[in-house]
Amino acid sequence: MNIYTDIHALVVGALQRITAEGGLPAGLDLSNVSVEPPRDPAHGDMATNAAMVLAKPAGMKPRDIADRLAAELASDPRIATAEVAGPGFLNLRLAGEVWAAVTRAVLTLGGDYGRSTLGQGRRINVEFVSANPTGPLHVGHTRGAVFGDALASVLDFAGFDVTREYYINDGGAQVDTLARSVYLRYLEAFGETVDFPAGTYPGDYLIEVGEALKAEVGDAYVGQPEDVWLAPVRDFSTDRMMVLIRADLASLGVTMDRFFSEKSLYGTGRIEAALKALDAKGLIYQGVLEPPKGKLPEDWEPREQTLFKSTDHGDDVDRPVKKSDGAWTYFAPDIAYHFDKIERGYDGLIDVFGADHGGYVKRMKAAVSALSDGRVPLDIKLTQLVKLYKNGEPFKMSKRAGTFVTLRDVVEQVGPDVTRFVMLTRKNDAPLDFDFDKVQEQSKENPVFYVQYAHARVNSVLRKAIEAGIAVDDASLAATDLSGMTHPAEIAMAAKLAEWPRLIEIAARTNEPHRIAFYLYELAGLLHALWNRGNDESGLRFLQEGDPVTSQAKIALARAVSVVISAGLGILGVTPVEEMR
RNA sequence: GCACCCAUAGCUCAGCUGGAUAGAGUGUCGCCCUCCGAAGGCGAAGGUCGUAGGUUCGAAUCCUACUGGGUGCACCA
Repeated sequence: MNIYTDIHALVVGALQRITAEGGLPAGLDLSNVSVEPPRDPAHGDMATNAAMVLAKPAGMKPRDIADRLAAELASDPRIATAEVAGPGFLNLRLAGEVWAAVTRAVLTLGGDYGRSTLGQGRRINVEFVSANPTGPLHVGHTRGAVFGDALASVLDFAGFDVTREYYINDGGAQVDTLARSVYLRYLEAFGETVDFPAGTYPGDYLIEVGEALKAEVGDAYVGQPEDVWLAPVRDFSTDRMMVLIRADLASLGVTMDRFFSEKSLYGTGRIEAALKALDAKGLIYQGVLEPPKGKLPEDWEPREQTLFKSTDHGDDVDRPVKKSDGAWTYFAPDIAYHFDKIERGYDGLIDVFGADHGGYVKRMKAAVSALSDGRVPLDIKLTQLVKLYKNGEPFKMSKRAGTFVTLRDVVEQVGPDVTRFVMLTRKNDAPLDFDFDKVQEQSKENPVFYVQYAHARVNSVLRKAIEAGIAVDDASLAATDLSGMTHPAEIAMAAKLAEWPRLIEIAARTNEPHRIAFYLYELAGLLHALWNRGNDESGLRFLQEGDPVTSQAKIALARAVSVVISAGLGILGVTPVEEMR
C-alpha cells in the first residue's frame, strides 16, 4: 500500500474524467502531475500541482482547473477537503480513515510494508569495495562497503533483482609487490633478517602469511630466483588476502554474491574480445595523445599507443588501452570486466568508487555506453572521505606510525550496527566525520541511539501491555478500532508512516540509501515527541490505565512505527535493539 | 590549465523527477522536569541557500559565467 500512488491515481483519473466531459482539452500530458506531502502541515496532508502544470498547455487559468478538480475529487471518500491555495495548488486533507488504513497496512504487511514494484524485477549489478587484495580493508573501504550494501538492499526492497559484486584487482603489478613482500616475510620466518625496500608492503599483517607459506611449502623457495616463486607466492598471497577481506566484510555483515577476478580476464581472450567489440564500432585506433595542459609530466614524450575513442561517448580525451610496450593498461581489463557484466544481461550497472577515483567516471561510462550501444545505464557513486575523530580531536592515520585504522578496528570498537548507521548519516558525496566517542553517545544528537531508542521504547510499551493482559500481537492490533486516532501528533506519525513507501522509491531512484537513515531519524523524532506529550497529557500515553481498548489503538500506532523502524534498519543492515542497556 | 564533487542558520548537515513562509541537530536565550524509560521537555531568536545572470507560472534544486574548498589528471592498479 502506497497512499501517494493511490491518490496520484485518483487525481489522474479525475483529470481524465474531466477531459472526457470536455472540461479540459484532450491529449494533455499528465506525466508532470505530482502528489506530494506539503512542507507546511497547515497546507493539508497532500498537495497536487495539477492545475499549475496543465494551465499553460490547456490554455486555462490554474484556478479554474483547480476548482473543477477539487469538485471531482471531493466525491471520493478518502478526500476530506480539497482547497485551492497559493498559485494554484490543490491542497488535500485526507479522511481519518486513511490514516487508520495506513496503520493497519503496516501491521498486516509487517516488514514488507513499503516494498515496491518500481524495479519490476529488472536486474541491477552493484559493484562495490573492490579493494586491491593487498591488505586488510580500512575505513575508506568501510564506507564504500556499507554504502554499496545498503544501496543494494534498497534496490532489492524496491523490486530490483540485485547482484552484489566485488572486483578483485589481482591482475596487476600491485599483487606482484604483495608477493615480494610476502616472500620477505617468508624468509623472515626462517630466521633471516630482512628489510623492506620502498615499494613493498611492510605491514605486520603479512607476517602470518609468510609463516603460512613456510608451513605450506617448507624451504622450497629459499634462495630461489624470483621467476621460480613469484607466480605461486602471488596466488597464495592473494588467496590469503581475499580470505582476510571476506572476513572483514563478514564482520560488517556484508556478503557478496560474486567475486570477479581480474586475472581471469587475462589469457582467456576476454580482454581481446572486449576491445574487438569496440574496434568493430570503429572506436579503437593507433594514435598519439596531446600532452596535458598545465604542468607537464617530466618524462613526457609523445608515444604512439592503442587508444579507445572515448570522446565519442562523452569523455574529455581518448584513453590508452595498451602501453607503448604492447601490454594492456589497467583500463583494458576494466573495459573487459564491464563488457562481461553487460553480456551477463544486466539492465543496469552501478559502480561504487572512492572519491579519489572520480577521474575514471567518464571513461567507464564511455566504455559501457559504447559496448552496450547506450542500452545499459551505468551509475557511478563516489563515496567521500571519512575523517576520524576521537574525543573531538582529529585522529590521523599513518601506516608508519601504526595508527592505520582498519575496518576491523572500527567494528571491534563500536560494533557493526553503529558503524553502518553512522556511515549512512551523510550523503555519499559529502565528507563524513566519524568520532569514535560521539557515535557511542546516548543522546539526541546521535542518530543511531535516537532511532534505536525509539524502537526500544515501543518494545517497552509492548512488554508493559502484555503484563497488563492486553493483546498486542500484530494481528490483534491490526483488527482494533482506530477511529479514536485523531490527535494531530498521532496523525502526523501515521502520515509519516504513509511516506515510507514513497521514500523507498525516491531512495531507489536516486541510489541514495542515506535518505532512509534520515527518514528513520525523523520518524523516531515523532515517536519521541508523542511520548513526551504523553508526559503532560495522560490521554496521549500509549498505555491507558484500565482501558485496554483505547490502549490497543494507541499501541497499534506505536507498534506500526517500530515495524517501519525495524524494516528500515534492516535495509541499512542494522539490527534493531529490543532494549537499551 | 582541464575534468569531476562540494558551497544552505554561529557550527555539523538534510532538503523529494523544479513547488507555497527553506528544515533538523548542536550552540545561544527564556521557561519547565514528583508523571508509560527526563541517557531531558516546551518555546524564541538566528538565512541576500557562495556571487552575478538566464530558463520557468514558480529555482536551494535546471543552464551559463565567476569566487572559494576538495579530488583526480598520458604507458602507475
